[in-house]
Amino acid sequence: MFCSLPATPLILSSISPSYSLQLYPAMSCSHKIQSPLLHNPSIFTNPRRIHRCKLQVLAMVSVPSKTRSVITSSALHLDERSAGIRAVNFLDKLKAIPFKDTSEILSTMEKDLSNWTLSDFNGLLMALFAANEPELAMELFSNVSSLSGLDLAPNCSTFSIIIRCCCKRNDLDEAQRILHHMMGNGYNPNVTTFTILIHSLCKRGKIGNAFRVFQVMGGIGCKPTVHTYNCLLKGLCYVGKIEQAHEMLMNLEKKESIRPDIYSYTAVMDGFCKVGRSDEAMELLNQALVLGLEPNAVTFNTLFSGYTKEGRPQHGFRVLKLMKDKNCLPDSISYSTFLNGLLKWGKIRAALKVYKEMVGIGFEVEGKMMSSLLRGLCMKSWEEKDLVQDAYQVFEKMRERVSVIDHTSYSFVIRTLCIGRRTGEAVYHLEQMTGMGYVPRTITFNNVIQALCMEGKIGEALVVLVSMFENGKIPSRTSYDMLVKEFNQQGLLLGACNVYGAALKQGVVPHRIPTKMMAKIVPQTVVPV
DNA sequence: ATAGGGTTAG
Repeated sequence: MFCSLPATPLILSSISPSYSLQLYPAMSCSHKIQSPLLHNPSIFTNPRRIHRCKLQVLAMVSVPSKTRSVITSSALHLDERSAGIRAVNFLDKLKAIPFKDTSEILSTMEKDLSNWTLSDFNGLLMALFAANEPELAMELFSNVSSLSGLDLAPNCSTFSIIIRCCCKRNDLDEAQRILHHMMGNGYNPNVTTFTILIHSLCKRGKIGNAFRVFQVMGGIGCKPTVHTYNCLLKGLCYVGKIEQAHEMLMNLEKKESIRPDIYSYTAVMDGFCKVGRSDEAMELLNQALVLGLEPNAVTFNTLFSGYTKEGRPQHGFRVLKLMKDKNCLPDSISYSTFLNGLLKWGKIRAALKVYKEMVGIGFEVEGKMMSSLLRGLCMKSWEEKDLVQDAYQVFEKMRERVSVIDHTSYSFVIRTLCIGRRTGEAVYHLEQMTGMGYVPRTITFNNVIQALCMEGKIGEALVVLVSMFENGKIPSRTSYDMLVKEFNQQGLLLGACNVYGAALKQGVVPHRIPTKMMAKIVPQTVVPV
């Protein structure tokens, strides 16, 4: 296969004709893949040959069913083009034959492939590429001529697909070699072919190489399209050459032949955003708008993430408004990027606002963000009581969504419920927690005991204390203190003594001592926990 | 109409 070629620099003349002879023996006479069968029918009697074919068939047949379903779906996706479906049928047919039956396999392949058009063949290659099987595609490409009576000349598309396969395998040198092979053998590569290669080079940060290919392209009079430039713009941004990218974009604006599109602008905007220059990105967006380009969700999403990176996620509200003004519907990425940014920087109230909007529209909020929002709301609710209700609603939403709530979320919401004096719900969720096999931390039990005591519900508080034992937790000094204090305040000296005694039995000496005092109706002091 | 370009979180 191709791997037999030595690495060659990017110079056209370095490809000698002898290389191509070795590389594509079937194509060396004419530019066609010709079947050796036509000249030498006896080839299938050669055991080594048969073995090789068999291996290849095995490789093809062993395409896992998952991959094959990808082939099917990508085939269906391509407007139900017959080529992809044919490819799948072909693979299915091969799979139905027992491996031992070599001649049957070979004749099936031959029969089936013999009436394939080049379009079918390219479709199969493309399907294999889409199914993440670049090796298989390349194997098929280099061997199909010897397996069947095919008489198909590969064309520019065929080679383009093969180049993409090389790129997918991370073998860019090979991809460049194939490009040179094309140029040296009359398969004129076109813009698409070049763009594929330039794209792959840029994506890997090989910007210098990309520009060299770009020059080769110009050298043979092949005019770049906006696609080509967009790849280069992305590549420049990727390696941090934002100024150069910006300059290139501005120069494109002056060109007659090329109209930069919204992708061009998005690419450079993203470049600015990635290095903390979101305002300049915003400026570019305005420029694009003036030019009459229609920004899409991706264009705006890059700004959401840019402002997040810079630590000013609230600017997202402007972006969101602009989006709506320009009739661009925010997608789930817009919202989750924005929400994520606000949460990351602790802008809880803003996050709540965005969360509510998302829920209102019907967007799913990811579990991680729900927990993060809940946590933020709970912590803030300890100072700003109006958030208790919101925190609890988020929690309820989480319970609707997933069956298993994490330990931390329970702890946070229980504390918040205690602070909001919703002791009934606090006790309920504490029970839920233990029922699920979680062991709440001592502080969580104490939160509930304290809240119950504050409401004078001494009996229930005692039940919680007992449940600590049931869950294998040793109550802390604070746990006992709160109860002794409340018994004292309610004038229940006996109860106070009982708790005190129980504490001593556990080896804990409470600060509070059972004291005879006047019963108090409304408790006013709070024991810090 | 066989082949080519874009975004996010941990």
